[in-house]
Amino acid sequence: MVVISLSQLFHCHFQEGSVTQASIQAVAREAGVSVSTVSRAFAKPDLVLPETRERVMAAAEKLNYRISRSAAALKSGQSFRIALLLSESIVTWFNSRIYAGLDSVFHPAGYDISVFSMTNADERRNFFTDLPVRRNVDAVVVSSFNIEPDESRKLKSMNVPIVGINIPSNNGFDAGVSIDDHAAEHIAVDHLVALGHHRIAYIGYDEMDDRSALRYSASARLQGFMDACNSYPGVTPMPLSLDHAGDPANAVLNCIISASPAPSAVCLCDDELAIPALFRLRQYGRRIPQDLSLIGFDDNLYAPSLGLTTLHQDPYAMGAKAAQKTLALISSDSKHPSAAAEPRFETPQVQLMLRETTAPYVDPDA
Amino acid sequence: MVVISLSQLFHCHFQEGSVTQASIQAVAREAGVSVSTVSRAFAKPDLVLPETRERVMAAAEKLNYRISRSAAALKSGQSFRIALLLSESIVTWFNSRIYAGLDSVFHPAGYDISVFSMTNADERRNFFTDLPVRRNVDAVVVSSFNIEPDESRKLKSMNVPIVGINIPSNNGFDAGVSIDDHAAEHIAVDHLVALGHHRIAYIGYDEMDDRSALRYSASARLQGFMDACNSYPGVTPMPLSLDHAGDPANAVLNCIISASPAPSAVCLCDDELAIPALFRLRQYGRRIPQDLSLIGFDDNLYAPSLGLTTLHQDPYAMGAKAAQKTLALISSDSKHPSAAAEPRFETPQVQLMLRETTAPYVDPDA
DNA sequence: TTGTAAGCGTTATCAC
DNA sequence: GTGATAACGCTTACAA
Repeated sequence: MVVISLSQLFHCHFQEGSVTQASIQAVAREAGVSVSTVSRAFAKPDLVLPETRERVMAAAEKLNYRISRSAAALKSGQSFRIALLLSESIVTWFNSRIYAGLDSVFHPAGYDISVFSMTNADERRNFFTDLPVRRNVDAVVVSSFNIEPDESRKLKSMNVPIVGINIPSNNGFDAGVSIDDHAAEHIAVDHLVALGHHRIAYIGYDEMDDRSALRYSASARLQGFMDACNSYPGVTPMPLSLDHAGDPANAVLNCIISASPAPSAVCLCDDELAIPALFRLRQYGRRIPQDLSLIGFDDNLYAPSLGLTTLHQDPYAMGAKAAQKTLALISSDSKHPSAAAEPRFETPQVQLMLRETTAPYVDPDA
Repeated sequence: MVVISLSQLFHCHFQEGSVTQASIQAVAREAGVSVSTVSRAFAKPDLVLPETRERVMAAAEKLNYRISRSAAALKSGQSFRIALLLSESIVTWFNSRIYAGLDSVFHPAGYDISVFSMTNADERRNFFTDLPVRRNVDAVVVSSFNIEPDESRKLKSMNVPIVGINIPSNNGFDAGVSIDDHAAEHIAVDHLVALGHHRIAYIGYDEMDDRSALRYSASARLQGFMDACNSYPGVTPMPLSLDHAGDPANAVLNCIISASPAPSAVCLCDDELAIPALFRLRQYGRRIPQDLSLIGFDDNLYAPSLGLTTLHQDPYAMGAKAAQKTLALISSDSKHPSAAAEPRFETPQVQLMLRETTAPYVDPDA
């Protein structure tokens, strides 16, 4: 009678590494070194002899070993997790690119991004009351969020770097990357005035319809538009606003048709609004740019091929830059308190992309 | 001389909880219970007396205590991290919605999503060779990825649930949510044929230009189109393809202009292509739908307000559903091997959205 | 229902 | 440059 014990049966399975996940102990044994050496070989490769490192890596490879991020996180006191605060869903043109830009830097550095999107006042209040991220993230990135002073004070209490993207003020932030919405609209108005336009409309969403939206950008753009128009004698700004609900294309059409006197040029708060507007206006016989000039904001996916004149911003680059600043702050936090990547705050340029939706003013009565 | 010790100096700071992060020990002390009770109060609230729980929660609140996710993860053996494999950037219409749908389920459940987007063959090979997620994720979600048999075998070796979204085959997956691209194009063709069209073009990207793209969806759609046309006697399918490079609007325009005989209807592989096409074709005098019918795919953000007739899919819902299946698999894994949410594989319906870019065929010579 | 105590798999502090 | 060992902050048998 042949007796085979369970451990004998399973021995080969364990050897093959397909069932059990090898720990650092096993790798140390396999490589004939101590666990500390294995740890160093992964975390601080230059502290071990190249030859030793090779042996460790070979053993790790053989056993299909990977460092446990949880254990490393626990011991090192970091969580390797970054909180990203959004005031809208991640599916928007802007937010998805911010995420991708952040991830392009954070992911290779071993950090995960935990997204908190607060789309209404309740979610927002709960977040700042509970502060669920406390002690569980190494930094907070706040994007396009019209954060209030006591909210940013609450974040500060977590003692981790707070980095802002397109935020109203640098106050309460350790670093930031924000475009100048106000100045950007000024560029648009300058262009239209240079073309001879003097009745210029601005169309955005009604600011009051949800309090947590990226209200800052919206109001800064409108304000920039107003200030720019008012800096030119004879130019009449016509601020119009839309309900968030309903078909944006129709809303813009109605808005423009019912404006009196009729504007000869329109700045739209973003391309997401400008594109349906361009479409519908042409469909209803308005020639663009001959009868009406149009300027968008963002330079999104469709703007180039539709020939939309618009203000260009690059949220992917902004996200990447913000992530770099964040990592610099995280590492400086522990060692050299002042070695963070300078400058801490940056303002990327917004560029007017001249395409086919603006043209010189022509007097319709002439 | 007054001597004040450091600990005296800092005492009040620690009390206020603003500098040091309280651990579970401190909460236990504050609440007058053991650490296990504190742990249970958070993780398994129904295992402690309501009264005790209250005391614990009050103490935790007072000390600003939050569970350390790293420590909980280490001890429990889970990582509370999900890998999401993408074959394109997360910024696409489809992927950003998949992410948002997954996150809507994973985030509340305490899981983070770690995105791995493989946009070229190198990245893809490295990922499957290294398998950096091994031992560090609780599940893998694969989205719109034309995964190969030996790749899915490698994933299987990790012993965590593998869930697919819009994948070519359920083989190697524990659960999945995929639309039927083939059947969807059949619906589009049925519609056009019913309108009297018989020279119908399909425009997609050249499949060969990057091997890692979501080739499966692309080829399945084309195949569905071909099969559908061929099922109707007298209907001529005209498969055309585009370079990925250059302005899509111009590419589509050229493609259609140079096709001979001229098609009376066109199916486009997605709305991202259909929208610039619609725009440019109208700009160049082609009346749509009178001269040419157009059908897109996706029903994206702009399709409704542009009046684009298109095939509707809902990636957000697919992501949410996939996440639910994933969580079911994770918890069944440890306990009841068969209690996973049934059915494990689902095929959401794709719906034709009839709008304003298709019309009955009119003989141009009549 | 609650407490005691033994780890989970790393990293860090020492020696050597 | 490398090795022994003590944490890190939780969870979970098991005991009470």
